Amino acid sequence: MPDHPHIETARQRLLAKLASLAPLTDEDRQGLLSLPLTFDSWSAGQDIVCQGEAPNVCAIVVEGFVCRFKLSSDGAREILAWHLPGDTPDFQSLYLKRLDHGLGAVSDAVVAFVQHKHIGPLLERSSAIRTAFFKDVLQEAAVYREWLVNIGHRPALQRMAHMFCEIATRFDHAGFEGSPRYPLPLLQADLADALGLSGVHVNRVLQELRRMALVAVRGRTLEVLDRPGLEELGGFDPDYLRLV
Amino acid sequence: MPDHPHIETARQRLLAKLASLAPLTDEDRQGLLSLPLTFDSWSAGQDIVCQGEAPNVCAIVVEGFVCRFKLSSDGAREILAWHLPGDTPDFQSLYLKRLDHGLGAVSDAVVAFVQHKHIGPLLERSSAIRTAFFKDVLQEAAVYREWLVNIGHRPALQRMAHMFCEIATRFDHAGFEGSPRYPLPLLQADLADALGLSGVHVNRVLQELRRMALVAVRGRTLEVLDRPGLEELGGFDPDYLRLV
DNA sequence: CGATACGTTGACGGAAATCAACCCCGGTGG
DNA sequence: CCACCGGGGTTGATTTCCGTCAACGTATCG
Repeated sequence: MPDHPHIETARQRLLAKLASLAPLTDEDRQGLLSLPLTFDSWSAGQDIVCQGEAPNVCAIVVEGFVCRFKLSSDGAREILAWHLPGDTPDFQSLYLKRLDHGLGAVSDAVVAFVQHKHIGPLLERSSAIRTAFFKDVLQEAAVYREWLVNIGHRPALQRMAHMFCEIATRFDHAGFEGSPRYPLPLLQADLADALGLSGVHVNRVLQELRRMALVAVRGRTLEVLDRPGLEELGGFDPDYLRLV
Repeated sequence: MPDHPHIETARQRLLAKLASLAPLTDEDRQGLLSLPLTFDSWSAGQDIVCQGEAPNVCAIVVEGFVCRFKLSSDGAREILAWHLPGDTPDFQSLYLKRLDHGLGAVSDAVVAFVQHKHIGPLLERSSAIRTAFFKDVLQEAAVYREWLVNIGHRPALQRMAHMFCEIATRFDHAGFEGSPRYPLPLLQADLADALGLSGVHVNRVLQELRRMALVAVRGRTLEVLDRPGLEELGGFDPDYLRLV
């Protein structure tokens, strides 16, 4: 089979992610670059990995918006995290017997997979890669903590402001610096599931944020009109995104 | 200085926790048992570790109820997790530059500490201990995910039912099997901070649960009168507590 | 052109926050 | 011994936020 068009992107993204978490040796890089990858494309709304499965691969988001979600007993979907291109949402699956959550494509998305059996040896050999994996998982836990504060304590307007700040900041870190316009290829219903609000209320809060001249969400983009104002409103402190 | 009265308890708890996560060799056990521990006692309401600190120790809960919390910008306290005796809430601090959260004594508590510098060499030598640490962190992340569902999606009555189920189940796993009465040495205000509710509302919901003959919370104990009913109401599925 | 999916708007109701008393009980000190 | 105090729990009245329901608008697509 011919190489997937995204294969170079995927390798570079994996390398960049891990290198940002721990200093890699040349041998580490070599090992990572030679990992066999498979690819899949998903259209918006599809499940990439299902809740309850016994995982045997790790995912790397190459293109598009991916979410981690959990289905509650009454069938509702709670979105637990966003995963942007370059994220590796799945290192934890190495040690999970079965998944308590799923990964879903929020927009059309391209995802690469590495089999667990190829990662194990790498981890045994390299303490830097072990450290990077550990930190990646810790970083995600820090985001969960902040979301708990956000959903547990803040009213809808501030809650949404905070979420937009997080998305903007994460894109900034990923190289979108300078631009106040970010991709936001998701439905109001997705936002609702992530914020613990109803779809109708998301709509109204979105209008209020617009009326306050803080953001403009239209089409598939988020335009931040007043970043300081938005951060102030959301009580946003970006520290939790740069913890490790 | 003479040995602390709890030193044996603390060592055994640490060993038991790690052994439950990965098979330890004799050498692993030896190394863990010879870790230098220090101890501190805290009275209810005190902060054990403060948000913003650069950590250099890991904590082991020996006696009492400990919580992980985060202070939001408006000064409110969101409780993110409970830590019962035997929990090791702090392995993650090994890799965090600074803490995004604090640890607080909810009841009077005894906590043991291990210095990071003593843990590093152990981790380098033993892959089982590395695995156990990793799994401990993953397990905690799974609890965050469930709390996000709980706070994001469930109304107050079900939310509190779910939390009581979690506490009961975790005590069961820790050896309280058979007893429907569990220690619950916390204030209604603590419950409120953990559930994202007001103190007043916690009080009313507590009465409703009692009226429904599901639980009786009095003094410092939680008596579960109807465990199946409580789990049904809370939509509780204990899987997330036994994921690794 | 209708069908469908998504967004928008208004009316209404209910869950939970807030505010403010008040109670209960254990501790403390005169 | 009793008075006082303070922390925590309880209760009621009121308000606010947000969910639900239902209708309608609008864009895209086959």
